[in-house]
Amino acid sequence: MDIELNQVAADQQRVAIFKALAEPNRLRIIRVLYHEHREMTCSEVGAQLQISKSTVSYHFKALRLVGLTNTRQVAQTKYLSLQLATFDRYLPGFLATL
Amino acid sequence: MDIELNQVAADQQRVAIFKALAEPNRLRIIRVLYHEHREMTCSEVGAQLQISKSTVSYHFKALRLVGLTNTRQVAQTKYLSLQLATFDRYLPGFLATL
DNA sequence: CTACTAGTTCGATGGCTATCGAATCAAGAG
DNA sequence: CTCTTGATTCGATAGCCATCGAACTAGTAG
Repeated sequence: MDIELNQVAADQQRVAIFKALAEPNRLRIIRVLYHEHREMTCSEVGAQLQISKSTVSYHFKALRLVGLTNTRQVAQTKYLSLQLATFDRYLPGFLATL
Repeated sequence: MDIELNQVAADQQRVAIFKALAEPNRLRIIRVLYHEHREMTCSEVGAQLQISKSTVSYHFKALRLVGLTNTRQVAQTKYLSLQLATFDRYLPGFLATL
């Protein structure tokens, strides 16, 4: 197991996570999920942030791909929630600053 | 003092910080500054990361503008170091994960 | 079956940004 | 003064990305 290769891989993950959080709407989604600590659907987020549902779907995918959120599907509705393990690993203490 | 306006301002700062960190070369600069906990010059960084000095200067400026680093000038040489207060405020615990 | 609801995907577009070399500047060295 | 060194700025370029509407899928209600 090469330590330097792990370093590179971890860095790629860090960069991906920072990119995901470097967008106002995604950051607002994270805050709502954290503060109201509940799940949200695409429709709810779209209504609250005043952006189209296709854009919301795009942001949901971006957050999920880097492991910051996970999705629970009930019928045709998908509920988004925070993946706390990822925050603990890469950004410990960050959520509490929101 | 309007709480919501503070929220918006803090979010803009957060997004700016995440953008600054969402770039592989800048992240490497941060790690070197942290792990070897010393100051570095543009020339040193350019030699170590194999990028042109104009690009290094560009990254230094990006990091400084969002308050992640500060600069100490000695003659015509500028030394970069971490602004730990900013990390503590917006990303407590992050540096220790590097 | 039809209509509605929740999401995804696609194509296009406008804007941002990382990168470089060249030009410039300031400060010492000789 | 001239040359070198460390750094900034500028202009250009290429690539990425947030946004939207439209088209599509799938599940549910009437």
